Amino acid sequence: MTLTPPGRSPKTDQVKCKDCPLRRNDAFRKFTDKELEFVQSFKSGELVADAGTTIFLEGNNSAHLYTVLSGWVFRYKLLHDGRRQILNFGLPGDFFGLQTSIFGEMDHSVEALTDVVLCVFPREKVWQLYKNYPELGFDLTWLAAREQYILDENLLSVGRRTALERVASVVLHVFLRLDQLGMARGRIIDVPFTQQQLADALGLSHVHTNKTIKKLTSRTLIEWNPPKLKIKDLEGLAQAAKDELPELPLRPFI
Amino acid sequence: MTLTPPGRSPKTDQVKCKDCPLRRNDAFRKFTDKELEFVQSFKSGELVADAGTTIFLEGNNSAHLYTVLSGWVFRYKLLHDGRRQILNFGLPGDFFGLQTSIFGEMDHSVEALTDVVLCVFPREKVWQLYKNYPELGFDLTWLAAREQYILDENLLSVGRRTALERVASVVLHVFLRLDQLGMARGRIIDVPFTQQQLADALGLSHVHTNKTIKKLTSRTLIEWNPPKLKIKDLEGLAQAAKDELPELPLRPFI
DNA sequence: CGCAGTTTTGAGACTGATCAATGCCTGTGG
DNA sequence: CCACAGGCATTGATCAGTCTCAAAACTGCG
Repeated sequence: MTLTPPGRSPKTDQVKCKDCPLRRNDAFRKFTDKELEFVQSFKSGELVADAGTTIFLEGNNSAHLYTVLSGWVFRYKLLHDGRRQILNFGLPGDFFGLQTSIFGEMDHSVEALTDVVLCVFPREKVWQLYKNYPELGFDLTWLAAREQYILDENLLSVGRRTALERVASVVLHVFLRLDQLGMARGRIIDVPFTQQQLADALGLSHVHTNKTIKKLTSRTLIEWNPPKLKIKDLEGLAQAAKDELPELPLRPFI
Repeated sequence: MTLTPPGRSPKTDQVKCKDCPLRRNDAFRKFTDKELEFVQSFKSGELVADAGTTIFLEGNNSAHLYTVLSGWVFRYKLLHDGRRQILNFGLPGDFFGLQTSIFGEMDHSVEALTDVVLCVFPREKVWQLYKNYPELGFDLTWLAAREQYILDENLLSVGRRTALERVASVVLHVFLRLDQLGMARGRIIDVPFTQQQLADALGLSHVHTNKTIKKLTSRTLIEWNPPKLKIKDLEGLAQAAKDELPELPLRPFI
């Protein structure tokens, strides 16, 4: 984990919020200049981390909040004997780390799934945000509600869907999220996770996950040649997932 | 579902926020008079509902936010063929309905588990709350983060715990939440849900849930004579759940 | 007393887990 | 340029936890 990787001088190379490439994405709501200025002052730096790096661990009290600028992270929880449940994946524009600033201690861990760049916000300033920029405070709640929506969906999957439905469901949702970010090339996306990691997100064993992927492939719903994943039949996939195609709303990001 | 049940005149009998019995509970943070005054003006009324009543349904846009004053509710999602996953239980002081005010449409349903009284807040006023009472805006985010914490825990259970661990885990957490509210009499609590409902929260069949409860009973960890549940060995229960006994933090409520 | 909704029990079926190999790809060093 | 190591993916065989089906026993209530 390095703050300034070789070939990247500290500070100078950091993305200015007003120039943030994510802002250009239609998926995000437009900010006023004043808001942008504040977010810029809120941002204390960037964290550049290699794939596999632990961003923070359950039980620790990370003093920061993070927005994913590029790359993927994932949130997870462990049982003492090593069983792992991946709670959600974090993509560009996603926000995490709220619980520390609220409970003083993390109740889950976060790891970089790919090489990532994260915007870092110090938690001491969160209060200023609420006080001086109620719109942004509202956005924070918005993001928390969105995370809740995703967790609700995951809980439904893991609790009540069969293996086939589950795999179809995540693949579908991951595709839709990437598509909204403009990170899909037509029906093709890059999925950086291993089957083991997918299994941990689904509450399945990696062996059975593999066999289930094969089944989806043989039904010509998807084609998966790591890391490329092609959706061959979006509607069929949704049906296999026992899911509808949801509308993704315009969202804020900090 | 009635707004004013027989024997209770409209308005006059409603609980004044400053006299709210929940406020007396040490589990909640103290509010200033000004905050109390705002919350009072925010509150548009009370909803009294019988057990089994649907408070709102997925897909609808309920225009309101709710705080549970007394009784239990539960949030759930359905698959088209009727499979149901209960996402969380709502106890006195718990808050729900945020997603509508944020996404304009509910992505889950809520039902009264027991007879309940709910405080109703109109969503048009949420913005005022953020603008004029940033502390309360922060509290709203706090509550969202707390819900997320519970969902994370549930997802870990449903995804990675065995049936025995799962049952032990919810029983434990429900006990702790009730205890914090002062609703436990020593190690005895009233649990209003049926085994079917518990099963739907755990992602298990009701038959297997029943057999698992028996197993916990035979290990003298609990004693369950609906609706009374006695925790006979709190530490042993936590061990069976592969869980630690968490500290529940002081919390706000709206 | 009888009904309706729960809880409880038993038996058999099946989904998904575990165990164990084998194959495959990529990067590394000789 | 080839050999090898370390991750991953893949496959087959067996096992076990949980589900489904079905029926009986309870409980609270009208």
